Amino acid sequence: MIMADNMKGLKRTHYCGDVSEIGQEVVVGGFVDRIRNKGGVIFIVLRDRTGVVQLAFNDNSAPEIFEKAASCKSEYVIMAKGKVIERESKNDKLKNGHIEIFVNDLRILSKAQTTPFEITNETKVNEELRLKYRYLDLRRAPLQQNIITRHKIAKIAREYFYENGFLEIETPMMMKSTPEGARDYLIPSRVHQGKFYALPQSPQIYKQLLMIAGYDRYIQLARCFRDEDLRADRQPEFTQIDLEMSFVDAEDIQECVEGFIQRVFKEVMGVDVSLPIPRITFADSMNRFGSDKPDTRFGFEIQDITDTVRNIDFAVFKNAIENGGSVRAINVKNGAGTYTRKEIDKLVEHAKGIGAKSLAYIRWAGEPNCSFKKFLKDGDLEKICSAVDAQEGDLILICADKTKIVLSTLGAIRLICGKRLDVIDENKYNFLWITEMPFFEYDEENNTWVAAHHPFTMPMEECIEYLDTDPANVRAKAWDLVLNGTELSSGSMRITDFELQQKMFEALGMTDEEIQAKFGFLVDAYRYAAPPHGGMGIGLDRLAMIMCKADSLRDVTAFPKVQNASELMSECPSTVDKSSLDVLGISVMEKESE
RNA sequence: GGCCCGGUAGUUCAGUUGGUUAGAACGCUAGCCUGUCACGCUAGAGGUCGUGAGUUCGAGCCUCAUCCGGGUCGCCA
Repeated sequence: MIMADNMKGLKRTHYCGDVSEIGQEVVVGGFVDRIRNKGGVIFIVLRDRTGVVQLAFNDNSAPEIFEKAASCKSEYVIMAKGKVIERESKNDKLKNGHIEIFVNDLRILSKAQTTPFEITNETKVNEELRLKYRYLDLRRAPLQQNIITRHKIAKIAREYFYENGFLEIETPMMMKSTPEGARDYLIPSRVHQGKFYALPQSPQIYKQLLMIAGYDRYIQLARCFRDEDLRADRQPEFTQIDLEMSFVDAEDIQECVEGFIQRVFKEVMGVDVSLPIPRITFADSMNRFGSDKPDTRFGFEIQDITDTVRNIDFAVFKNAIENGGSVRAINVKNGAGTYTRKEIDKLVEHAKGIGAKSLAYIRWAGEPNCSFKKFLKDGDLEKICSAVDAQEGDLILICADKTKIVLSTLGAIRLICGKRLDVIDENKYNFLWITEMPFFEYDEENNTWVAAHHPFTMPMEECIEYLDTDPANVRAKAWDLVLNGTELSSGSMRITDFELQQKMFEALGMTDEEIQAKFGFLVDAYRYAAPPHGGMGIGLDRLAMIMCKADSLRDVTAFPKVQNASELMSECPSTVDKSSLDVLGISVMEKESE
């Protein structure tokens, strides 16, 4: 076994991607990306995070250097010193394809086993394997570019908010558990057996306390933790660009965040975002798109045809209307009218999965073909078609049910059709503010109204009178920022009035004891006066995902978790020694078998 | 917890109606090659067909269970 070389006497002068000047003496270091050994001449492609550069060896090389070059294998870490020369034959596909380094000193610093998969830009390798060897996957240039882009976003966020008077303040990672909302990750402790800290779902409470404390403008790139099931756009730990501002109203905060959005898109992607970002109310968003995070890059908006079909003797429509529901439709254009029966059945199946009983449809290819034709009288079909502005080639999908179900169904179907018909322009960045979010949500399981946001969210002034009488109609000074169908950011104004806060807690059915136990310190804090304040949390991971055109947060997170919230590389979470549990006073129940 | 998709050399995949020795490409190993650039040529090694049961004379293929991964619904104040 021959010991590896050391780098004594060599000091790196250039990153691979930065080598350009012919005649220069340079020292580079990196990973062996590829070797092309022609027998009498050897080329090694060396890679670092900036790119690649070609090293050349031939019969002018010292024999021991040539030998060493011949012994290099993929992914070895090497350093090379040499002179930048012009290539005999150029490669126009590469940025520095016209030059190479003729090496006069070569060090093999670290040898690599054969990797379980090839480190290439394009990869079809199973993600499970890549995640197990995440440190190898992270060597791939596309992933490195994503991580670098994420860094740029974070850097610009800090610069922008610092320039606008924000102070970066760290809030605790160990905090009081707040059982509302998402499930907490709990932290036991040796000195407090039977008691638990929680990891923050967000620094919400602390940032409000910072406003009470007079810090006026706060920002933090805050790690947040939620013990909920994962999705492509949901990780159990994630990062928010978390901010809070004093002496502002909703529009001031939105304007401030718009400035950041415009800057980050310009500087990272060269994309111009025109301001102000359009605003629509939550109610409008639901009615038009069946979603609180609509993708507005394409049409197919939902249209209410309840009045048009009111007199049609079709039980499905009639029942829905009589039960206080509605009949709504989307007109899927771009040739969807030629969908086969099978394709439509698939959509119907999907609709059923969402909760709708079925979908009615009019497929207009040649003659309009209507799934409920036998219930129609002369002129009915024309009326419906004209109500949704249908033409030949269109597919009209109709849902009749409780309005909530109708909207969510058509919203989901609209998205599927948009994707399937390929009508979404991938280079469009459609931002949208969703305003006037509902204050309460009805909990069907427990038959109670619960806070849709945290209970410190300010209701809209004109809605305060309905707090007790008509919870469904109370709207909040809360808003979301949506980009291309992804919720990027969420914000609200906070209640600073002690009396109003009490009223809110009452409306949520909380007793004084509960309030005191859960939020006593925060409620008390507001007794000592607070400037009007509000803030937002911008999902850094999701922003990075969209800006990298990635399909999953895993592609913009260095060490992500998989669907069951475990990490395949380190295999965490893991069991711990009994002694570690004993010191915490914890015993683990045997998993019940059924 | 529900539904859908996937698991065959190191990797990506193929594998006919259930039938002889499970194939290809890339990678890997060895050899050759003085201008390659996805280098080329020759030879070679490499398989618990995710795991376990079952059906069968015979299972990569059929059945059941189970594990792992992905998507999604529920959930995510």
